[in-house]
Amino acid sequence: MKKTTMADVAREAGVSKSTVSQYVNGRYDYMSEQTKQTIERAIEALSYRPNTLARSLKQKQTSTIGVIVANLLNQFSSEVVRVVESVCHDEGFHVFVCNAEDDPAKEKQYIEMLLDRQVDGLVLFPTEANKAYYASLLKQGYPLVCLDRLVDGLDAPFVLLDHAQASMLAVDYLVSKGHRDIGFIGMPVGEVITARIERREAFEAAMRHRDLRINEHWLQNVPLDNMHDVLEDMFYDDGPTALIAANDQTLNEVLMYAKKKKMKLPEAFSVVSMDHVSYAPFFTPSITTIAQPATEMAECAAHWLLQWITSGERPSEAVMRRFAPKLTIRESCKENGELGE
Amino acid sequence: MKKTTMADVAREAGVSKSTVSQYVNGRYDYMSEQTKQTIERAIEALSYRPNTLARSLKQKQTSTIGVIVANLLNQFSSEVVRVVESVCHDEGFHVFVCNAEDDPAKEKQYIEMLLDRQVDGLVLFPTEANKAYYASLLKQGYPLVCLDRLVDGLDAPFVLLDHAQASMLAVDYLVSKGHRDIGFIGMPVGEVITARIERREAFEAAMRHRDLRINEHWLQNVPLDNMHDVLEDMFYDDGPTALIAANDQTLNEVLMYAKKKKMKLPEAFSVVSMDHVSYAPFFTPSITTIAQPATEMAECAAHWLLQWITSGERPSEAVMRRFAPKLTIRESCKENGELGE
DNA sequence: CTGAAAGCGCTTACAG
DNA sequence: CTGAAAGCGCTTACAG
Repeated sequence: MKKTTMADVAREAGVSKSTVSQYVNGRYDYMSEQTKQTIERAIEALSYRPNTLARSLKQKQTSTIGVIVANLLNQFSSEVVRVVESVCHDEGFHVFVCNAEDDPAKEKQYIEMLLDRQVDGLVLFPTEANKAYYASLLKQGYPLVCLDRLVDGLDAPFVLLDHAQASMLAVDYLVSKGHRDIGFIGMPVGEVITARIERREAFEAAMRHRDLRINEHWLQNVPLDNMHDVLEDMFYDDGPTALIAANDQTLNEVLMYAKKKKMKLPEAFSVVSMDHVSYAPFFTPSITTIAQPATEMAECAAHWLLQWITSGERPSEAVMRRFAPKLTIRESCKENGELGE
Repeated sequence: MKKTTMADVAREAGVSKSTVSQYVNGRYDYMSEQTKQTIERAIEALSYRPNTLARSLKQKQTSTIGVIVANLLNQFSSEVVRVVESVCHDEGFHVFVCNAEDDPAKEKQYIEMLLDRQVDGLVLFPTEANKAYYASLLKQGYPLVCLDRLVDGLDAPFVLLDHAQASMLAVDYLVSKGHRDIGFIGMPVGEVITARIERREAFEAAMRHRDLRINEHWLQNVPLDNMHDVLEDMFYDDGPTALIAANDQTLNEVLMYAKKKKMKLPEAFSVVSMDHVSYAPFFTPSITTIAQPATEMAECAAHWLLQWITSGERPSEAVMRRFAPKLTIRESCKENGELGE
């Protein structure tokens, strides 16, 4: 069954393709009522729908963007996909999703494939390894916005959490509850995943600022699979009185560990999560979180990109924006009894 | 900065476009080593990349599919996106994600937009409202596979959970623990969301089969926002001794309710969840779940679709496949003391 | 072994 | 107010 094309409509209506095209694109200004109606009827009769591909080829724009996230198993990534898609849909754009799985090579491959498909722009979780590539795209004026991670020296728009402030908030809060022996656990920093590095380094800075000793043993960035063992070590004899979990997946591992070891929280140790998790409010104990405003961040990224695409130039505000983390105090941190005074 | 095109490469290499095209598409058979090399060099020099759009227009296939999920806030939907994308990527396909938000009108609009973009096929969570539309696509031989929900009388490939068995498993398990007063709570069945209907009806059937009384009060399909109130009613005076939560979002509401009311589980009531949730193993109590094999189901759907597209005909096995739910017993159901003998 | 030509389904100046 | 023509960047018989 051949698809009906604009030529078919033209024939049916007894006008030229040009005229049909005008009609379809709402360029009515100089069209007789008569012509409009015959075309309208022909379109109906043949249930014609324009081929977007052909139009895109001619117009050199596809109303399509790509979003390449770090890891769809992550809450944050999947929220980004949801929100970016939603914003795009409202503006008549479609989105290709790509899951780079924290692999720079895969990410680069995705970008190339997307460019081959002539996507109008990209939102991505940048990796240090592809810095030069991003730079070359940017230099050509290609619309591109980065999420979650800073790449040093890259002149791209960045939508970021204020990771430093997030760590600071966590440490300060724990200190205020009388903790001094504070641990930090997260996923590997890979080839410079700045979000993770920033959180870690800010943790160290915050500890130093408070004159607290950093126990290297309690400061770990390891793969999910190893977390159990690392925690086992950490709590072998004393262990920290409070632990900061650097993201949602890490938190899961920490809670799993505590459950297995029958360590009751927050008595055994206090926990702060650096991402929101759905169960935070109704877990026992409910989990104190430092959430990033994922929805707003994704909206910001999407809007910057779409504005850039439609206006043809990079929005002046699209440089770097740091979003404030939000501390929600719940039950997972107890007052530390050893608090001397 | 104009993009370099195949014509540019041809000029640079001093051959015709046809020859470049042959080269790019690996039709080397009759090409001199000499020619290959000049073309190779020209491509390098100009860093040429083929425009997929133009190719697609000519070839009438885009290596692109669309996936339209019910609701990206749902664990199952987001897993489907992840897995379908992954399978497609391995086969050189790209995927447009669309979030229908349980809205048939929005879903239909998405389908039309995707077809306008000439996607080669679709995987979707069908809705009764669009049955006729699906049927017309199918009649034209358009590749389409349905996930999660059955649409009665539609001759499409369906990848489904055995919802009936899932409810059965839940009831039987609870009965084996001595429960007789069993409640069931889920989200609205909307305009015939068969997954939800099947789960509900199978619950009723299982209860009847066991000669248990169904308390209408304890059998509820309501929006998330109303669940708190409904639970309040349900447990106002007696209430069921066990409750089945029909999906992950529902479970969250149930656990939230229990927490707010300081009802300790499973003493206050037992809970079975009809979806896996990340925190099931380490919640207190850990949650007994009846999980659907989301990953395998999504893989099945993706493979059926891709096979259909690439072979040009609907795979013979692509009719209906019911996946078995998996019961994982944890701590959230207690032995019911009132067990008479 | 390689090239000229037609065509995929549109859009867009430009005539008239 | 409407149409003929060229062109977007490819591919694909078909010649030679």
